[in-house]
Amino acid sequence: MSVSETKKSYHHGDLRTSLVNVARDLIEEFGPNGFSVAEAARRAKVSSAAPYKHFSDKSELLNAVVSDAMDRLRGDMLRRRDAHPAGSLEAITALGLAYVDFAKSEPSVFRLMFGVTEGHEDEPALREKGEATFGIVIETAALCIGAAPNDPRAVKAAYLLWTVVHGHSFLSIDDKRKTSGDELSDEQLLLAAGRGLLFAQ
Amino acid sequence: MSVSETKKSYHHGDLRTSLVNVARDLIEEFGPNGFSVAEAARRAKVSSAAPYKHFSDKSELLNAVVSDAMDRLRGDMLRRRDAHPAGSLEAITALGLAYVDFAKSEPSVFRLMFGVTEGHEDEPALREKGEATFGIVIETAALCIGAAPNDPRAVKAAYLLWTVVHGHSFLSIDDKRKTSGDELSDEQLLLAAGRGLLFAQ
DNA sequence: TGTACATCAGTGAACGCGCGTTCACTGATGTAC
DNA sequence: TGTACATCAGTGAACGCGCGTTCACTGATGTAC
Repeated sequence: MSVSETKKSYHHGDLRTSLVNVARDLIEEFGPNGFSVAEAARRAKVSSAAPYKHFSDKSELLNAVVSDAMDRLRGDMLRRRDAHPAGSLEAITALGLAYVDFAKSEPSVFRLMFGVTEGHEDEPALREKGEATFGIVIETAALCIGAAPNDPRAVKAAYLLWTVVHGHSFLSIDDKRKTSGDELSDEQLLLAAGRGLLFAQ
Repeated sequence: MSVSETKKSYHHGDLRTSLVNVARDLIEEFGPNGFSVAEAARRAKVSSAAPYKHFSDKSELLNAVVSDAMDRLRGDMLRRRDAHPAGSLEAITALGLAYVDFAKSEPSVFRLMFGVTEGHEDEPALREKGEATFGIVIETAALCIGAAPNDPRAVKAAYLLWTVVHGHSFLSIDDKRKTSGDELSDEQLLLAAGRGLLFAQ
């Protein structure tokens, strides 16, 4: 009998995955700080001690949520980039749009991914995932300006583009964007940034 | 006898100000979430009920910390901008450098200013302060490209610059910056961004 | 195929903790006469 | 200047709460023979 069958004959099925999903929902519902192990257990319909069979403590559960989110973000970015010609401005813009869309669709998880809650950020595994994702940006930027991936100009351009995308993501989910007073789409903004920053000396 | 005299003959002197300062220290020490009214009262050497004579609840105290921080940030920005010729690239870069320096010197307060803790962000007074600060950026960008302050090109350029500065601030305090692999100074980065974004079409 | 056993995911009760907030109070200060 | 009084910033004790985590346990499952 497969694990994902209707019958709950087994203990739970897959509590670990279930907890990660429920935790993500809670974080989106009540903010990065409105999350508790107790409430997650309640939603997963297990006792408050059950999560500790899968995670050594609260921060390990949160790390699992973040790790999963990073995987999905990286996947989205690659998928959307690859719908455009390699080396095109549209390709690198697609990376940024995936990033911004992710932030908008899971704002609290997005915050959690960036040091909002202290003490979960020094996980080497998470750091590596972040660096891998930035590597994609560098590589794509390099293709775009016809440089080698280790060319300092590519790294600089990629970093500046990342600041635009990251900053725009935060300002959007913080609802600070209306401050700008106008109605430019994300795409228009990122295309303008790409044009301005990729070919700056 | 002046209030700020050595003798503690008066009840406390200025508990309100004292609490705001102590709260800021706590936030920097333990992160935006490591803050409690009880600990603030302890540090200010008053009972745990005393803060409620000055703030109706915890979030009002936090708002006071954020409000004070916004005032200081805006002050820093104006002071440093005005050390450069009006309309120069250096002038608008100085705004960004003040912003980044603020984030680096008070990272947790900076986080608190941007929606980290839910439910304190809809204060109209805080929103107005934020908008006033962004107004300075728009005005300075407009001068820089020789446009009127309500010119959409100025607004767009100002917003894009803000995303760079804001994103770079967060990535710096999140310690994600080393990812970029190189050793550009904040000033070099912001100058490059200014050159690329102010004159983009 | 049947049985004995080891494993281990889940239970449920309990713990100690620090927190936010309230309450009746006190005593120093400022002020009206 | 002296006195009576109103004000109000602070006290200290207490509250109820939900949390993170531990513990001894149980009972379903997988596996060796």
